[in-house]
Amino acid sequence: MIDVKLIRENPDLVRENIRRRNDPEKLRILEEFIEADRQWRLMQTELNNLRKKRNQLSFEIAQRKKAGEDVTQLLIEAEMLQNKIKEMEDATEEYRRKSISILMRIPNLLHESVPYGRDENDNVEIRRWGSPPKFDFKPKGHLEIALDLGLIDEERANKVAGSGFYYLKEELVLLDLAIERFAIDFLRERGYILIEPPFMLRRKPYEGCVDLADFETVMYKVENEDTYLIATSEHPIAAMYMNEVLDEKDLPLKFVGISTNFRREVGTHGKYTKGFFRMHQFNKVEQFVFCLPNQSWEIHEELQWNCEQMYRMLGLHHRVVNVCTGDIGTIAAKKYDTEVWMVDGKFREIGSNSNCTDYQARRLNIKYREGTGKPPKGFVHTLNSTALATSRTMIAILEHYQQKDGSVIMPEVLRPYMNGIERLERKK
RNA sequence: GCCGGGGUAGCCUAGCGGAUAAGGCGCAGGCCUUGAGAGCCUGUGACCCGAUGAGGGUCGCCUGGGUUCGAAUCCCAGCCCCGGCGCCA
Repeated sequence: MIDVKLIRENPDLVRENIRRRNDPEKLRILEEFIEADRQWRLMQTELNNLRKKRNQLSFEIAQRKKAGEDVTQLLIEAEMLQNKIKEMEDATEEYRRKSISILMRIPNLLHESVPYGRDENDNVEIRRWGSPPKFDFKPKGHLEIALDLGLIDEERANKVAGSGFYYLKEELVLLDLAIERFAIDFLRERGYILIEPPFMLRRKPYEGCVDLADFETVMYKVENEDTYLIATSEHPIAAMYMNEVLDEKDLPLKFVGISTNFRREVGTHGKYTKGFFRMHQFNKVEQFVFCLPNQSWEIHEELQWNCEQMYRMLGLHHRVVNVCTGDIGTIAAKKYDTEVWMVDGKFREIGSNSNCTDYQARRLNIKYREGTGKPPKGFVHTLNSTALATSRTMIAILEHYQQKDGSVIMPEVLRPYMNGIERLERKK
């Protein structure tokens, strides 16, 4: 969430920033909040005054009782006052809840370098690497390739788990693991701390991590328990330091997280859903950073450069876009999407990299201090970025490296992680 | 899952129905000192009103309910931590 004080003290600045998102609904939410907040503060002041009276009265009752005086009249008065306070408390609490729930829906402030635009078509390409692979045959899509190689079983997965699931087999499983190991080693060499988080989270920490609308469309809830399957390791890693104050000397804290991710993918009709592109379950290596406010923009570029280097090492034709104001999500101040070339000639998102500034940290209440024993100075900044999502990376590898005979050559950097396998071939 | 013990400010600890949560450590400021240290003094959670002032007020003792004129303190439910028993890959 964004800083309430900023809205109170400088509403025009916030208004102007949100206007750039091309979303009148968000502006309306802001105005709604300003009014609810004004109302709440009035009620809060009145409530405080009533409570003050109660405290005075209580003190008086205690004094008179001690002195052995009759307090009947005062008790009647106190009861009436108490009823009034109860009413006022309920009303104030209702307003507080209301204004917080509105506040949570106000998006993060956008960085000035975010390009203005309406939707994904207005995202601005800032880099492109490589060139489309050339084939002297009609290239196949990844799903067909994997089926022909006998390395997946789609039908049986659908039978037992529904659509959006696959049994991966043999070398394809090794490839999945190899991609993870490659990314892990790459990032550990650069000082990132490897972490495997819990794959489930309670609702409270989860609310700190995501846009509330996501709960319905992406999260799987565990029945009869207050837990949700994680949609990405970003979430448990972000929540790890909930309600804590980090020491400045420990920052930046850089993590490489691995997890399986679970997504319901409700309402994705019309989106590209072929094969491994949009599954209910997939593995991903993630970069996550907690840092000081003045470090986050530099680190945002570092995270981006990390994944671009990996795609180069894998030899995958890709481009990077600066996601425009109309397409960026609620919590990011700036976002890069990396898009990889796919066999139908289109670039599709393979990973994204967001600087959430203090938006996520404020919700999760993660602060920093300047030294031991010193009071909290402010909220940390958080960044999350895909390192490699194995499913989409496998799509790209299968499609880039397919051969006329149906086999697929493995990128050299992955071979050490695959027992030296150089090529995926159909077995007899 | 069952039986004990516990959860108080950045940390450690007291209070266990009568306002303002005691003390220590750490941290910040001041006095003293050529400087540092020691010693002494003051401050050290969130929120609201107020002018980003002076000042005033409310809340805060794991979370949520309840009892009471009044709850850190009593009652109920839940979460977490530490022991012991059971079950288990």
